[in-house]
Amino acid sequence: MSEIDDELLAALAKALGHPARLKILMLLARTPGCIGGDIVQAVGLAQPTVSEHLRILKTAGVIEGQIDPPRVCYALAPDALAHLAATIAALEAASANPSCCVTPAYS
Amino acid sequence: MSEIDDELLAALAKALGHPARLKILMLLARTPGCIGGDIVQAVGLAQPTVSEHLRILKTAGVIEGQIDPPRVCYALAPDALAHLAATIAALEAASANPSCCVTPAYS
DNA sequence: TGCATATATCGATGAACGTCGGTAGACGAA
DNA sequence: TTCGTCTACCGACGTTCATCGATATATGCA
Repeated sequence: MSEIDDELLAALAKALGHPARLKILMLLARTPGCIGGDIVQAVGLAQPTVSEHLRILKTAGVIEGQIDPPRVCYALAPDALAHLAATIAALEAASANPSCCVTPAYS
Repeated sequence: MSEIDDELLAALAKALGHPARLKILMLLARTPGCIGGDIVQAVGLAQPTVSEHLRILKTAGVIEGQIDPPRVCYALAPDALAHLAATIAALEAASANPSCCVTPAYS
C-alpha cells in the first residue's frame, strides 16, 4: 500500500504546497456563502493564475466546481483530504515515539 | 494568522509533496531502529539525490539528524507536523459541512 | 599513516512550475 | 440580437525543482 499511495498522497500534498492554493482552501472553508471570482480578489493574483490554481486543486480532487450560470461555485470536496490527514497524523504520532537513537536527553 | 502561516504551511506541505520524501518519512515512522544510508536503498534513488531530499526535510523541520560517528541517524522531529495536521483536519471538517451552493442532491 | 565507509557538497542538465497578457466560449440582461 | 460579465484555455517567459556523476569531508580501523 505504499507504492501507489506515495504517488497519490504526494500529489495531494503538492496541491497544498503553495500559499495561494492554501489561501484558496482556507477561504472556501471559512466562507459561509458561495464564491465565484471573489477568489481572484482574495488571493491578489491575476485571474488566469487563480484559474490555474483552481484547476490544479480540482485535478487533485480537493475541490469541486459547480456551474452556476454566469459563474462557477467552488467548494471543498468531502473526504478528499481524509487519507492525507490520516497519514500526517500517523507520522505525527510516530514522531512522538522516539524509537530510534534520539537521545531523550533534551537539555 | 493567515499571511505568514500560509507561507509556512505551504512550505511544510511542499516538503511532503514528493513521493521519495513521503517514503522517507514513512520509513522513519515505521522503522524501530535507527537508519543511516538504508534510506538510499529503500527509496531506490542515487545517494546524492536522497541526501538532497533529506536536506530539504531537515530544512523544513520535519526530520532531525543526529550524527553517530560514521553515519547519521535521522528521526522524525516532534511536533513539526502538528500545525499542518491541524490545518488539514480543519479543512476536512469544513468540507463535510456544505455551507455553499453544493446541492445535497447526490444522485 | 593509510584505507574503507558514509555523508555532504558542487556543477550540470532536463523537466516541471508559477505567472501573466491575450483571447475564446458560455450565459444572462437589455 | 447585442452587450457585458465571468471563466477557461493558449502561448510565452523566467524560475525553481529533481536527478545524477564526480568529488570533498569526516571518522573508525588496521
